[in-house]
Amino acid sequence: MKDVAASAGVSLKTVSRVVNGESNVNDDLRAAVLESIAELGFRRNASARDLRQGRSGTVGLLLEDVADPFYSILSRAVEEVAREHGTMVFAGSSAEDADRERELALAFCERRVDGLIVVPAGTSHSYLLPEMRAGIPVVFVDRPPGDIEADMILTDNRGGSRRGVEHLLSHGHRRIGFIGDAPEIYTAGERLRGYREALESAGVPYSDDLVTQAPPSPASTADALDRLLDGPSPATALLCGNSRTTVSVLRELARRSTRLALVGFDDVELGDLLQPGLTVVAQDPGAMGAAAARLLFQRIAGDTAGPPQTVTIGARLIPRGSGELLAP
Amino acid sequence: MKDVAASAGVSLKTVSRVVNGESNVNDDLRAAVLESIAELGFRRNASARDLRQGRSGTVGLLLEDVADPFYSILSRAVEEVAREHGTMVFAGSSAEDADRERELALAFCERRVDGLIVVPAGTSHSYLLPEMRAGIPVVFVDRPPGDIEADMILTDNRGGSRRGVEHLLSHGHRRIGFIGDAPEIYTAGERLRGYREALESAGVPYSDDLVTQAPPSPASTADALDRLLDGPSPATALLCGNSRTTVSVLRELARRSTRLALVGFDDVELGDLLQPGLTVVAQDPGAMGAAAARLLFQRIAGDTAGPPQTVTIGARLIPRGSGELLAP
DNA sequence: CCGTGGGATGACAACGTTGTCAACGTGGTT
DNA sequence: AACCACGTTGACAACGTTGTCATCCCACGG
Repeated sequence: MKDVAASAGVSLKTVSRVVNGESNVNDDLRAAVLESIAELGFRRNASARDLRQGRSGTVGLLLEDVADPFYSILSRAVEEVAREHGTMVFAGSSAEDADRERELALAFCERRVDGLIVVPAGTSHSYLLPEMRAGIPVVFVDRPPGDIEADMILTDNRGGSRRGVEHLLSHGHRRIGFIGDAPEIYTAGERLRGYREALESAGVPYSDDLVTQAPPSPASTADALDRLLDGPSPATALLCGNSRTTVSVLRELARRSTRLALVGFDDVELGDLLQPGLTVVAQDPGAMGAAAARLLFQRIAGDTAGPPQTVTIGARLIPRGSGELLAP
Repeated sequence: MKDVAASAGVSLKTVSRVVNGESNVNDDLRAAVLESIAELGFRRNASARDLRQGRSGTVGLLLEDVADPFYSILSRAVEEVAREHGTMVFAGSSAEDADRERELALAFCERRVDGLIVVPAGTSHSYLLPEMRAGIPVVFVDRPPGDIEADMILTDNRGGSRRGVEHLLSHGHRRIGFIGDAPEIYTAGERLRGYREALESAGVPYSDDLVTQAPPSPASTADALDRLLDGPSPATALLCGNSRTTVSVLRELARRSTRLALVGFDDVELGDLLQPGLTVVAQDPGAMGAAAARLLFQRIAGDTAGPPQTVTIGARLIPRGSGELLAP
């Protein structure tokens, strides 16, 4: 910038004004400055600007895994909203590891992000309190934070799960299994709760025998299916608590050439092309990302008065065939 | 940092040394400084550090769409390599729009990223020349840049396509269709070339009637299928030039309840669960991202002597059923 | 005893930008 | 003619950090 000023024969400050599009600059000078800028290939240094202004035009996005379709769609939605605000996005994958989450979050803070969107991996987030007090707004998505109060964007997991089970009940099923993630995970708990509620409302007794709670893996899913199907009175329908489990179940069912009424939680690409089509309770990751980003920018803009907000986004049942198989 | 220094009764510089883990600091002082840091909740300001050091510990990643599985896997691979180098990743989606690509790339440069990984959307990239001369290394992925020479990581599109067609030929097919993306797109051209080569090598005449080149959309794909299947001597097999087309074709075939030997370019989640399983020529986006990031960090580390490199990554044929249907 | 070397510590400048404020010139008003 | 208002321009400091260099102290060897 110094060089541009010298080349255009004006002061540093005038170049700064031109670069920032301020209006009160003589047209001739502006033209001269712009010419020098083009000639020298000048580009403003954002570090210096950030340092001076105290904000960075940057937000941090902390996910479990950028490569997971659910999060990558969420991520894109955040990016779009950020773009509207002239802001860039740092994205990082916590890989479901609390230490890594913390490390990334603090690295983002060190970069003085204007705000943080976090899909919590760990169970404690009080480490963010100093940063929040220092003025970095944080919005949590998908799961509530561990031990602090903050803005959240959640899916209506309980309602969605309940709707899925009601759907199966309405097709005559009474022995409905549930295979969900480990009970520590918030969404897994909520989905199980929805499952129980639906059964209770229908007067169908709940049975532990029909429920598995474990981190999803092909092996554990196969075991769970064994338990569900190989007993004296096997399950006739199944609600899968997440998409990884759904996929494992589909593979396992294909291997056994067994049919089972099936509703998956989370949509899956090509679900409509399977035979039968896969009925799912679909979350809306795009809506979640957009809502999180909107709330975050609202906070960044200074709307920090109110108490923490919780926004709940509905989950939609999409019937495609597998959930409509009738009970024998 | 000033506050920490005051609180610990040492100079600014000593705090800086402690924060940066330099060894030549008295243990007592170090302890005092660390205590003050914890007490005050101090966090180093990366903007100031970047400004002073002239590097940012940041790279920019410019993709077509973060939400696309191909790119999101690539993105995650880049993130992992960057992490090994203590570097954060800015990711941006160009949405296949050259202006937006340019805008994002220059915004990254303004942030003084240490390097740039670009999946080219536009056809001209000379706008990056000043930045590259200014010392920002750039690696292109998936497609070559428009009008400059630079490092590239490419898939062996031609070879992969060729292998796919050879696979269909070996199952007795002679009327093999090809539906690919618009010919301006580099990968589309290469894949068509591979298709032609395979036919030529087998002595099967090439016919324009069997080839469609257009941006993928359900409508254009349906049209293309009409042309392929409704003539006097219909195609018995098909190579799809990209996954969006593959999915459209699958939907269309399901609607018509037609069977056709099918090989798709690019893997598709759940391809193994379809009936028949979907045979594909799979790229390896993870390997591409990792290779791009490795090359980039090599350049960042100063290995800037040699000429631009091109790394080609193989594409693997994965038979799952749809490509093994025999010709009638 | 002095001199020398080396490790610890701090003072200071510099990175590139922008906010503040003062200076300047112009044109209009009293 | 004197004055004021206002728009344009520039000098300068400051943002928070780190590299450079000087200083200080201690231990050790001559």
